[in-house]
Amino acid sequence: MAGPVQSIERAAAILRLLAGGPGRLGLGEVAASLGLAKGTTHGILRTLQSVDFVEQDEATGKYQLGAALLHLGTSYLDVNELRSRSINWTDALAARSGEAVRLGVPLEGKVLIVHHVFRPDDTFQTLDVGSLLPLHASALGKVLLAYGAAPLEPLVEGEPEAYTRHTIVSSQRLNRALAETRDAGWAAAVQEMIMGEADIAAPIRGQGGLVVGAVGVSGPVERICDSKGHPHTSLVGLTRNAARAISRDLGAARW
Amino acid sequence: MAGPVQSIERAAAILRLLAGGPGRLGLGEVAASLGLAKGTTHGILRTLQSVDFVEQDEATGKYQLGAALLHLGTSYLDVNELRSRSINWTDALAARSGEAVRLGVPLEGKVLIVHHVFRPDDTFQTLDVGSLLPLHASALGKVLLAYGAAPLEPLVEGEPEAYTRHTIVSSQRLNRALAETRDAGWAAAVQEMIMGEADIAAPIRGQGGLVVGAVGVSGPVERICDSKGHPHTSLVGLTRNAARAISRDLGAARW
DNA sequence: AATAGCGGTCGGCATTACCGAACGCTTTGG
DNA sequence: CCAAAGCGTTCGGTAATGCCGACCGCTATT
Repeated sequence: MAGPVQSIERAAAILRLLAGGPGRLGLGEVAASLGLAKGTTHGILRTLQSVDFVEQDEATGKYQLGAALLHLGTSYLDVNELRSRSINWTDALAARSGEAVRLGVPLEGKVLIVHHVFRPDDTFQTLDVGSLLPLHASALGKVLLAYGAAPLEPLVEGEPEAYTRHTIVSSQRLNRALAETRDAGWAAAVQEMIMGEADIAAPIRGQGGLVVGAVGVSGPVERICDSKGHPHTSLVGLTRNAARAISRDLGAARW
Repeated sequence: MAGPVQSIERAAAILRLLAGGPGRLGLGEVAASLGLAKGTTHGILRTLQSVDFVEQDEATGKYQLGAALLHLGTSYLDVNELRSRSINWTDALAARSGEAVRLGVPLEGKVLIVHHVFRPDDTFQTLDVGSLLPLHASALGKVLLAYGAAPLEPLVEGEPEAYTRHTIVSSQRLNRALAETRDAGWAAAVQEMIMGEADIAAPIRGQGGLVVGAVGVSGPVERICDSKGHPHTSLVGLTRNAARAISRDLGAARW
């Protein structure tokens, strides 16, 4: 097994860094963050600039992500089989549940939203496609963790971030929640990431039965949960049915 | 001027190839398309896979774009100053004109849509953000060409593609259209890309007065144009005003 | 059952990209 | 107003780096 190409790894690290940071970064900051020499970093950035993966602000000389990435990102959506197969089912789930539907896959210790159907009523909503959710504070993430689609280790080693007072931060409680998820076949997160918001999710399996993603509904806690703070069983049923339908479409015969 | 990093250039070429093709590509096809040895191509692909820029289909071994690109693409939108400064103006333009509004920047001999406001009525529309339009068959593209924001040479050398019978394919007629655009300060494309569709666009200038993008309205030809096939002057006025407002926001003092 | 085509691997060579110091330039502080 | 620190950028030497092409095992064809 030959080694990976370092310059590409470094280029990818730079792009991730630019995506993670708030906005533009200077050459020095990039070099320092990755522990590289300024000259090396400059060469990589110049190359990335020549292929439109990064842009440089004329005035300040700082670097930011480039336009070519936007086209690559939407091209990814076009070829993503999980997304294309699920569109019919997610539309139906949104219509029947009356809630927003989101589809997530694991990426770099987070949940990447690859599809988002707005809640049928016409309230203002922002498109979540392309955003990253935390694994431990979302129903989508818990499902991916529970079924091994996303690695658990990084979370139990470093203390996970507490977004609200309901966020699960102890690895003991997290493990219990994941066991319950495996037991029940679905997960919920009630005000664990944003106060007032809740979501329910169920696993999607591909060929061979491996969990490759998760689908779920999300919305204000008073719509998702009953008076005791438990998710409505009807929403849970609709979500699980949608997840099973998508799995079947993907070729997961029984499950 | 030191040379750019070849492995990164090649990696970018592979990603562009995967984005351009219909879907998955095999290792051999990629290697042949780029004129590289299979071993070299495999090394790059393996590296891109390790950073989630490409994924490999377990069953067939073919490669496709990876999930990380989606997040990078949306992160680009978040930091794009042209887009963020124009949002208020494009919303207003859509509301006043009653038509869909799109914002484009040049990318690789095409127009990349970086923002899209749906037509206010609730007809079904697909989000164009991230798509590429041809320079010579869209109003957005003609504006970018006319003001030097996109290079003209590749188009006049190779015969441009004819999408409909109204598409401008002769470089003579294209040059005349661009001269008229510069003269008038706006451009239109009526059924030049898709029969029944038309759009109007005007240039957006950044600091220093250079054209950095274009904004325009688009829709069915019977809504955009009058009975003689000319764009409604009211829509032209609204579009040019919006473009001027965005330019001012970007720091283009007078123009 | 034979074979052509696929993705993947491995070793040797030389090209490759890395590093660190030096250069203008702008911006900050005195 | 000048000094000086910080920025992005350039440049040459070096050895480590990734490239190449032949080889392997497998699948799917004929």
